Amino acid sequence: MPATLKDVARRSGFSVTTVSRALNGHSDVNIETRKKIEQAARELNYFPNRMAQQLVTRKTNAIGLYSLDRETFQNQFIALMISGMMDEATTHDFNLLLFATQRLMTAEEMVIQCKQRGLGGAVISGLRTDEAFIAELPAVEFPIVLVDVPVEGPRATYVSVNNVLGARSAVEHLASLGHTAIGMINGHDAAWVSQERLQGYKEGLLQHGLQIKDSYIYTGDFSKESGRRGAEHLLAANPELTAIFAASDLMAVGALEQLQAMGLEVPGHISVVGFDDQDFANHVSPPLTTIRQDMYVFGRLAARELIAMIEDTAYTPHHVDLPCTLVPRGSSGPVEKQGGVD
Amino acid sequence: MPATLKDVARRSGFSVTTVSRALNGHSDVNIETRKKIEQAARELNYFPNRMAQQLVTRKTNAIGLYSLDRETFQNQFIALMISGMMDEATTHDFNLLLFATQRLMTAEEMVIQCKQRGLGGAVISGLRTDEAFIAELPAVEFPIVLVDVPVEGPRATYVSVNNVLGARSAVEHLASLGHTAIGMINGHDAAWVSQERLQGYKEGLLQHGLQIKDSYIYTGDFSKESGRRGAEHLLAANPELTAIFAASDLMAVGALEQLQAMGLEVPGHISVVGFDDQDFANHVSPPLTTIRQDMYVFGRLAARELIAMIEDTAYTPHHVDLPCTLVPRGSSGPVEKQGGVD
DNA sequence: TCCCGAACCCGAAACGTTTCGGATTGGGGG
DNA sequence: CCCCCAATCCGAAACGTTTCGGGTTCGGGA
Repeated sequence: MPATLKDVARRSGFSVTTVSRALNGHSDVNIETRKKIEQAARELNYFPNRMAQQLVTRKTNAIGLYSLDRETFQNQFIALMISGMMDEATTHDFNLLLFATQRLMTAEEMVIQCKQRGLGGAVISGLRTDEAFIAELPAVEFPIVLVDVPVEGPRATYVSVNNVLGARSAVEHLASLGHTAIGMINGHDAAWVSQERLQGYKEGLLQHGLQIKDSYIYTGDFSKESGRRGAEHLLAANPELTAIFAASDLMAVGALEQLQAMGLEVPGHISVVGFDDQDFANHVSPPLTTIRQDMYVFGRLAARELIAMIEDTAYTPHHVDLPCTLVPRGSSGPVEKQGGVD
Repeated sequence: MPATLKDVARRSGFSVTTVSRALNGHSDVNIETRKKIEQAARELNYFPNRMAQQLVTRKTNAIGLYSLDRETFQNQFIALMISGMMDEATTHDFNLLLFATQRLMTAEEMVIQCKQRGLGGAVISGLRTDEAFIAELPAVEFPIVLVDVPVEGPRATYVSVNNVLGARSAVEHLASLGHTAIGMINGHDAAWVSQERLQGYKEGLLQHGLQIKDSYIYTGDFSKESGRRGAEHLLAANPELTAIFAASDLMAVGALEQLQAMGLEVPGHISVVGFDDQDFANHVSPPLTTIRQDMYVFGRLAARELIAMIEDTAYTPHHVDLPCTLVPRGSSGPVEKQGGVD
């Protein structure tokens, strides 16, 4: 139905070859000829057929996003990241395809599937650090960008915010408010970010001359419920705590609710800091002090690295630590003497 | 690099034609032959090249999602919808492409772009009812599904929840709790859902013999800030109000905050009901009573209709009203005598 | 013995591009 | 007048499939 090169050739009176060369801006075509051809193309509403193009030039102009974890897919997070990826893809005239898989098979199988679908590379999100799959990745000859999993190879890299720094600045924030007994509710171990945030927490404490106590650390699973349990547990074991840093906003909100249910005032009796800055962080009461990661630029960066690898086979991928910043809101405040709060 | 049909032919000793027919399950190939060919294909790790396939069979196996409004893209909403679309696409072996555009040009132009990219149809979200674009849509010969914009044609339909019913059940809920002075904070007029929800609100009132007062209706723009202003405005003009129905959770939360800032207790003095059931609805305090729309099945349905249109040229698209259900939570309660609340 | 159909297989064309390797002009220098 | 080069243009092959229109073989009925 749509017009083809042949149609344009017929209408303009030149050969298919010349039309192709004219429309692609090659030099060996007369300026007059080019104009006529462009005119004809416009009249016929001609657009090149991408399938045919890709078939002959073995270049692909599409990237894919594999989302393995449907839980995290449902938060606003991934939407922002997709948003960034879309914009970056658009500026490079790339398409963005989305895939949902529960598990990734072998790396080779995945690469074949990608190639078959015409992808030049893929971003993978939601991978757990305990997947065997990860080990195969660095060797793979197919451009891959991971989200929050540290893998690097000639055709593979990853994007992440600097979780260590982020967690550290959360602790610093609390310490600078006078807190000395700061607990942490962490995410599950299978997430790389958990390890990083824990490390940041520890570094923050050390930096302020505070001691690291195992009993101050509770391992949850990023869920609200685990945040609730974490707060309960931490306070039962350490009634002296005046601050809690949670490795996700969802856990922080769980903690918030639990603390308030226990009759504690936030931030009067105890301060809470989250991580992520999801939209609800600003809607809870008190609004959550948290570490903000900009998922939009995150997505843009992931797509940018991927496309660079695809377009330039010699490109050496590059890991960039995105900054994340503290957003002070109502849930954190200076230490006060017990009970003395309005 | 990947194996082609020719490779499989060479290895198995049959012709390209036979290999193709064998792999595609045609009947006129010997069972032994088929087995050998399948074996060879497996050994070579053969996967058909989608580009070539699509080039010759003019069938496409991809659908697209155009997102026009980046604001709404950023909520958890669209992520759930995409999630549903992905699953539906996957079960039909379709790809899902994402596009971001600020504005859609003419319908014809859009169709050409879609075809050029190999799409068989598109879902369009974030369209405003005042776009001229909409008028062209029913006539278009390309499968299209709209989100929350009522357009129907031989190759076009739309998905939506039953906003009238949803709004009505919100009002019924409040009325059954004894409320008789119920205000509404609506979204902006350019959204079709605003009109529908307003109508549902009115129907709900009438059904319970309550009067419709213009001063009880405030038109916002779906933002939290407009919810805040709406609450302030409504109560200033109508101090007798004991309940507010907001046409989005975000506005409901804005209203909630404003009411609390004004010293009113929710639900003690005044009840609030939202619409959407975004994730933060459950995290605010009190948790928001709201009308839940299941965006996952929403997405699935959109994709299902679209794919049906693509695969069966004779298929007459179908608009289905998805149900939406009231989720009673803490922000709504029975009317009480003024001031008598703990 | 001959013919016919079933079962199985294959060659070649087609889809819409890009690109390699020329072919055709016209003009200038020797 | 001949040669060569620059400027333009074009034919045909190739990319990896599917499918149309056959072709061959074999067995059985007439």
